[in-house]
Amino acid sequence: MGLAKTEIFTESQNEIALFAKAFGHPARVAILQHLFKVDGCVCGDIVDEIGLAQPTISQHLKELKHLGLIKGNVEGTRVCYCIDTDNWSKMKEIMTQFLNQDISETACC
Amino acid sequence: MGLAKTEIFTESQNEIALFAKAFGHPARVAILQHLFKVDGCVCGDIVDEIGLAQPTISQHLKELKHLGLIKGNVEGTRVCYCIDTDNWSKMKEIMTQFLNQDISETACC
DNA sequence: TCGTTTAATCGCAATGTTACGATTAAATAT
DNA sequence: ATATTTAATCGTAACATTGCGATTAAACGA
Repeated sequence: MGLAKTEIFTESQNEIALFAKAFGHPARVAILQHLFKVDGCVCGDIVDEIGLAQPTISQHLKELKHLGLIKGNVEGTRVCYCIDTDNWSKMKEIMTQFLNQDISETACC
Repeated sequence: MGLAKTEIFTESQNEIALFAKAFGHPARVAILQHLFKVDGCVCGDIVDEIGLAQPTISQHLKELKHLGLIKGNVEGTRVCYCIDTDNWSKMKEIMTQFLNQDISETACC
């Protein structure tokens, strides 16, 4: 049918999937890396930085904002975006825990 | 147009996005968690473990295998799956580095 | 050999994602 | 007030993902 059956999975599994989805597009990866690199807030020049049209970038920013990974402040005619460090930390904790699962011995049969 | 413009992003950005995509569905998260939990190889009972139809699980396994995160060994009429620990470690390194970007001070404007 | 078991593949319907031109909205500048 | 700048939203086309019934393929057992 095309829609993920989220109801049969745990809260945690769905949360991991949602965060992962946010990183599942190179444009969003690039936007986040840019926000980190600038080390503060970026006012307006994100469209020039990434090579996509303005509405496209706006859509990606909306998704990241909706997930709480970035914040946007209106500054005159521009909007300044930055990483939401609190939420980023929480997300990092969840994802790191998932990635750090480990195996004692993995001799596949 | 509906297809990601991978050509305008770096190799690294695309790689992060590809791995993240793999975790972008709760079924694949659940499959991986199960393989870790069992701590070895799982022969056949993945479909019973997750609540999805056999062709659907097979498709998810195919994606994970294609990315190199799991291995599958034919064992009679069954197929045994397990985590590919070498590739998992490499992926973990890449994803951890992305998640661990940090900011000195993040007073948003 | 023939049925049984198990997983992969095919085909398709429903839904989601990506991208962007056109437009709108909001703040500023003249 | 009007023009300008900048970002959000709308609408839509192209493509991708998800899910599963039906079928096929491969190995095993009787």
